Amino acid sequence: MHATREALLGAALAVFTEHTYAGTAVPMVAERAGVAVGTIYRHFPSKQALGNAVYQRWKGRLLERLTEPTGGTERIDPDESARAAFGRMWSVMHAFAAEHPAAFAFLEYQQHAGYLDDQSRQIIERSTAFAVAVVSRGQQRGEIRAGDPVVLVALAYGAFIGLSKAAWSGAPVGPKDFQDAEIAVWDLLRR
Amino acid sequence: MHATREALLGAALAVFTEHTYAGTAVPMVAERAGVAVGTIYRHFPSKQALGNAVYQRWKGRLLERLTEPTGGTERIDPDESARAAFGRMWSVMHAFAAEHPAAFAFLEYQQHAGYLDDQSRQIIERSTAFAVAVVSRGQQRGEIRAGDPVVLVALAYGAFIGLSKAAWSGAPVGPKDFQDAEIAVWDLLRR
Amino acid sequence: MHATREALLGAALAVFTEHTYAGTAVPMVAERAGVAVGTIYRHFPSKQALGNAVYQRWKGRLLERLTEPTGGTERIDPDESARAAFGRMWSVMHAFAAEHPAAFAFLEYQQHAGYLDDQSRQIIERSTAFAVAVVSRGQQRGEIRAGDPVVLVALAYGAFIGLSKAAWSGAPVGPKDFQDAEIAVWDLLRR
Amino acid sequence: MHATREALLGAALAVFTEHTYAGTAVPMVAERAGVAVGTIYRHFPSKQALGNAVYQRWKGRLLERLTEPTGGTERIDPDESARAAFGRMWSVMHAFAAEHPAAFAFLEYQQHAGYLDDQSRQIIERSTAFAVAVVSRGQQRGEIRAGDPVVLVALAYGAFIGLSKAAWSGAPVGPKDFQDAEIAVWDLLRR
DNA sequence: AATGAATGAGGATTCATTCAT
DNA sequence: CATGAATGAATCCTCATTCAT
Repeated sequence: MHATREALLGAALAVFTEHTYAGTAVPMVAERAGVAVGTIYRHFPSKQALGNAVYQRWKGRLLERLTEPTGGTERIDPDESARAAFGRMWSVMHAFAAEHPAAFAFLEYQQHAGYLDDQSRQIIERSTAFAVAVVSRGQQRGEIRAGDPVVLVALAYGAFIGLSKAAWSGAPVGPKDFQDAEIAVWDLLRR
Repeated sequence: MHATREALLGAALAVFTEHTYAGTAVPMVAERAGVAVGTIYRHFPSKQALGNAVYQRWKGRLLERLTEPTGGTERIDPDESARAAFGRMWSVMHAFAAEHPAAFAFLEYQQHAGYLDDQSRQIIERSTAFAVAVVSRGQQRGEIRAGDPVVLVALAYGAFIGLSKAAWSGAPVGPKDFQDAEIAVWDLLRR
Repeated sequence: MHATREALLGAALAVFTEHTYAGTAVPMVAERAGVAVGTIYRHFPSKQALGNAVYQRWKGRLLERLTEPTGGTERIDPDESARAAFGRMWSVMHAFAAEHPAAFAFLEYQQHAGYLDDQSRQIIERSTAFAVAVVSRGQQRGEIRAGDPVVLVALAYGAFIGLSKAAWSGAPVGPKDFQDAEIAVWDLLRR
Repeated sequence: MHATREALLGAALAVFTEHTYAGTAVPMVAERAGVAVGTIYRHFPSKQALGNAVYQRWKGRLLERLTEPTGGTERIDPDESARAAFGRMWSVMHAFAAEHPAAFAFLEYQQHAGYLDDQSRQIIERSTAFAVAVVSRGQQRGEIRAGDPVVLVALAYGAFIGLSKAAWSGAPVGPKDFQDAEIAVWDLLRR
């Protein structure tokens, strides 16, 4: 239902990814979605709201998938080893980035500070918090090296973004490379 | 005057970093630089030219510093171990990001595809090529793990960006963290 | 709406006539038409396009009326005497200039070289070609004096413009004067 | 003397002729003259003043040459036949337009209403008045046809402008054509 | 006198948003 | 719900003019 809304969110993601939020004009979204400009404003009160809707949809989905196996409550499975947790998260990230490359590009290769609202920022915080919790737990288990978990998350997540961006930019990066990378990044994390 | 051009480049960096290239209006740059709008156009033919000037200045300086010890010819010292080369590059990156945080943020946390010209793109290519060459050589020396060097560079550079971005976003990341991170990232790279 | 387009073409003619194409700012047209500036750009892609639309509309209408009696195909009635053809054309010109003085002033008292497009130039060529053909035929019939028909057309059309311009400038020139002038200009043309 | 002033008047004529007064930017004049923009303002207080200086120079010179033989007082030689007077004026016009085609184009193919000052307008009036006086006298002598002399002047001067414009636009119009035209235009004027 | 950098109002054009249909 | 014409503020850029050198 709300096929128009869906079309709009899809079109917006596409043009935001290509031109940046600030760099896209509302008529560009309308044209891409095949609707009139005015129609956008029946579904979203403003360009900013549309931007946040797109951001929340995808950042939220990514978070969901990352936290899914533990029931979506964003709690960590206490029995899972850090190695397994990392492997699972890496797979989820890879699957997400492979299935929705534009969405991942939009989320992670751009700067959103200028227009995100509280709700969007909350999802970011929850995402970081989850990753930090996983790393902390891994440290408690003695599987992950010592140090500020925020730093380790930043490094590991940054490494994943770096690889995805290279793939997105046209570098010949295949699934095998992502597997190898997983091992390398685990070496970055592990004790 | 030359001083005006400097002031403009400085102001443009500040405003572009904060608001994105597409998100900054030319008058914002003028105001920040303390000059009239028209003055900008005596020094740069267009907003796009100004954007490229800023980009080239900083990406170029970073490249220079990365390649400096070998004489600025962007050639690799054949006697240097991969470990040492990596350590030196990490230090340069860290020093650069610490001395010019806004410049690094502008360069690496944003998407520039929409307005960069050939010259700017060339600097990007040379930067990547240099890093790839360093990694390749490390692999030949048996110091760095096997795999596509492009992938390893993407991971390692991505990790550095991730950490810097965390620091820039306000996370309490100190010099010690960068040192620890250097070791962790070397573990990502090393055989 | 279509009415807005008409209002714009009317306002543009008025302002262009008074201030010259280059001398009129787009907001002047908007104000004269009673619409917002942005509205102009929903109907014409640029000031230049608006200028050409105005030019083509009026130069085209004049050409139409000049060539009308022979069916709009811009062909010359082979049975009409040159004297009659000239008289008819003079009347048409006079009627046109009397009914649309601003349009004639815009068309003929100004220089348009800087902004006219191919289509506009084509109408000019067709107008000249038609007049030249009429004169040539008159020469073949032995009614019009020898000499380059282009020259004769330039002289006769120039004379008409001169008279109209005088009238437009406020000189007390009435219909009787145009009738007398017709006879005088025929004396310029006739054998 | 005042070589710069001369260069400026020459450059201004050239660009005004090509682009129209309203269509030329002051820097274009400076560049054409090979001086800095600021220099213009040491010689002319404003663009408008420059425009009027150019206009007055050339319209004034044309008037001078037209009235010259009678001593520059713009009085008519009472002994000269109208035919001779017309022939002389036609020659002067032709010589002027041939020697200074750009000047004639600037003066007569454009609309100047928007920026001319009183002094410029005065020269126009004197030019018209002189031509009207010549025609009036020709009518008194019974050499020129009856009718408002203003109308006859408008027709004859218009015819000359028409022919010059054709030549200026690239039509192959030679001195012979101007001679033939003189005869034709005299047929327009003569009783 | 000459320069040309600087100015900021004004020019053409685009944009986010509204609203009558 | 959808439309797309209309709006006018805001955008990028240019212009006539000034002034320190």
